[in-house]
Amino acid sequence: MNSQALSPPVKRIADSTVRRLSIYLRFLEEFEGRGLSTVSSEELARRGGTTSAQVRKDLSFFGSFGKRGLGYSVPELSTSLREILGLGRGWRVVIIGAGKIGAALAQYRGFRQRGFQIVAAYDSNAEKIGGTLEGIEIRDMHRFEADVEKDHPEIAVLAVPMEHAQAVLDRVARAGIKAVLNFAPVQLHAPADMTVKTVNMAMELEGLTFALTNQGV
Amino acid sequence: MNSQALSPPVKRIADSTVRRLSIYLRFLEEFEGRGLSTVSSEELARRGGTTSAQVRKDLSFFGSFGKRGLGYSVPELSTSLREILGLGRGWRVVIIGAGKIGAALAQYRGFRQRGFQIVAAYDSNAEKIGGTLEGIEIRDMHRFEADVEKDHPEIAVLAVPMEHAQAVLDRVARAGIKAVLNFAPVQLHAPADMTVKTVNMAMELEGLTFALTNQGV
DNA sequence: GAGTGCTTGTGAATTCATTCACAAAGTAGC
DNA sequence: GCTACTTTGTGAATGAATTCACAAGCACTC
Ligand SMILES: NC(=O)c1ccc[n+]([C@@H]2O[C@H](COP(=O)([O-])OP(=O)(O)OC[C@H]3O[C@@H](n4cnc5c(N)ncnc54)[C@H](O)[C@@H]3O)[C@@H](O)[C@H]2O)c1
Ligand SMILES: NC(=O)c1ccc[n+]([C@@H]2O[C@H](COP(=O)([O-])OP(=O)(O)OC[C@H]3O[C@@H](n4cnc5c(N)ncnc54)[C@H](O)[C@@H]3O)[C@@H](O)[C@H]2O)c1
Repeated sequence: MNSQALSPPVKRIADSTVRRLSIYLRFLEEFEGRGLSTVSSEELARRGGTTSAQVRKDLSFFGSFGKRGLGYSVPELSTSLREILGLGRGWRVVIIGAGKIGAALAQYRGFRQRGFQIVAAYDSNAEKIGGTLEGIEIRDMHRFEADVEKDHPEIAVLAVPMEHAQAVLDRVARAGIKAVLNFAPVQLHAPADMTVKTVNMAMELEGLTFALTNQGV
Repeated sequence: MNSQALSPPVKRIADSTVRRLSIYLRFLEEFEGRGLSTVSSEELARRGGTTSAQVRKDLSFFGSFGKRGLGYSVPELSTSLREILGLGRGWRVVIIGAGKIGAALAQYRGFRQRGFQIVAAYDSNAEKIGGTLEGIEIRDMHRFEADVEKDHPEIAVLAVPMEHAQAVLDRVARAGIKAVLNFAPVQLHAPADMTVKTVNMAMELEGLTFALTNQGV
C-alpha cells in the first residue's frame, strides 16, 4: 500500500479511535520538536497508555504509514495525522457567551497553535457588547445570523448558561454551522448533519466521586 | 428485589454507564423541579439520546428501582442515583494553578450545587500567592503537602501549564489524593489506585474537525 | 377477580472494539 | 546474498457494550 495517498475511511471510524489519533499526534509533535526521526508503535503505545496492536489498528483504518522493521517516520506520520484530523487547514471559530469560560477559551493559546482562529465572540448582555475578550470583539447576538453569512465560521463554541444552550444551538444550526463545542452541562439535541461535542465537567467530576465511593478503599 | 438496598456493583461498571447515570440524574432533577412524580425508561432515553433498554440495563447493575407498568419514582430514583454516584455527601476540592481556567472553575456555581466545596487554590507564582480567586485563598504551592495533611481534600483539579502537569500529578499522588480532574492537554501517568479524568478540549475540537473533513458535505 | 394495557428487568443475540498472533517486509551485519 | 533480527499490517479470536425480545409484575376497569 501507498503511504502517501490517504485511504478514505471505508467504514465509520469509532470516536475512541479519533481520540487516540489526537493523542498520538501530540506525542509525534513532541518527538518532532526533539528531532527524533522514527518511532515505533510500541513507543507510541507506551506513551499513550494503550497497546502497540491498538496503535497499528487505529492507523490501518486510514492507510499504511510505517516501514516494517523500522517504525514510522515522525514527520511523515505527523503530517498524515494532521491531514486525517482535518488540521491541515485553518478553521474559523465563534464563541457564543462572553462569560468566564468564554474568556478563558478566548485567551487559550492551544487553539491558535492548532489553526483555530477565533473570529468573534457573541453575547446578549448589553454591558458586554462592544467590549473585547482578549482582543476579540464582543458582538451583539442579534447580529449573529447576518455575521455568519459574511464570515462563514465553521465551528461554534457554546459557553452560555445551560438554560439557553438548546435555544442557542437551534439558532446555530439554522445559521448553517455544522460543528459545535458545547460547555453547558446539558444534553443537546441537534440535526443529524451536525456534530456536537460536549465538555461536561460535572459529569467528569461525578465519574471521580463514583470511583471514590465504589472502587475506593 | 428491593429498591432500597443498593446492590454493590458486582462487576466493574463501564465508564459509559457512569456517564449516562449522570445524564439521567440531571433530567430527574429537572423533573423533580417540575413536580413530576414518575418517569419511564422510555422518557429518560428520549431525553438522554439513548434507548430505553439501555436505561434499564444501566440501572440494573445497581438494583431494581422501578415499578412495572408504572415507571420510576422521580424522587426515589434521584436519591438512588445520587447515592450511587457518591453525591450523597460533600467533597473537598483543591484547585492547583490559579490561572484563567482555575478562575473560571473557582466561580462555577455548578460545583457548589453538587456538594463540591473548594477549600483552597494553589499556585507557584509569587504574584498570585496571598490573593484570592473568587473568594478562595490562593496559597503557596510549597504548603501543599502540609495542607493536605490538615485539610484532607479528596479531589484535586489540575489547571497548570501542560509542561508541569505530570510533576504536579506526582506530588498530588504522593500527598495521598486519589482523584484528579485534569485540564492540561496531556496524557498523565498515575498510580493504579488513583483515578484521573482529563478534560481535553483540543481533543474534542479535533473530533469536530475530523467529522467536518470526513463526514462533511 | 379476571381481563387489558403498560412498563420493568434480564437472559440471549448481536454489534462493536480490542487483543492476539503471525506472515510479510524491511534493516543490518558479514 | 544469506542470516538474524525487528516491526508492521491485518485476519481471526476474544472480550465488552448495546440491543432485542419477552416473561413477569403492577395498575386500573368493569
Ligand atoms: N465557569 C466554569 O468553570 C464552567 C464549568 C463548566 C461548565 N460551565 C458552563 O459554561 C456555561 C457558561 O459558564 P460561565 O461560567 O462562563 O457563565 P457566565 O455567566 O460567566 O457567562 C455566560 C455568558 O453568556 C451570556 N449569555 C446569556 N444568554 C445568552 C444568549 N442567549 N446568547 C448569547 N449570550 C448569552 C451572558 O451574558 C454571559 O456573559 C454555563 O452553561 C456553565 O454551566 C462553566
Ligand atoms: N484557558 C483555557 O481555556 C484552557 C482550555 C483548555 C486547556 N487549558 C489548559 O489548562 C491549563 C491552565 O491553563 P490557563 O489558561 O489557566 O493557564 P494560565 O497560565 O492562565 O494559568 C496557569 C497557572 O498555573 C500556575 N502554575 C504554573 N506552574 C505551577 C506549579 N508547578 N504549581 C502550581 N501552579 C503553577 C501559574 O502561575 C498560573 O497561574 C493549561 O494546561 C492549559 O493548556 C486551558
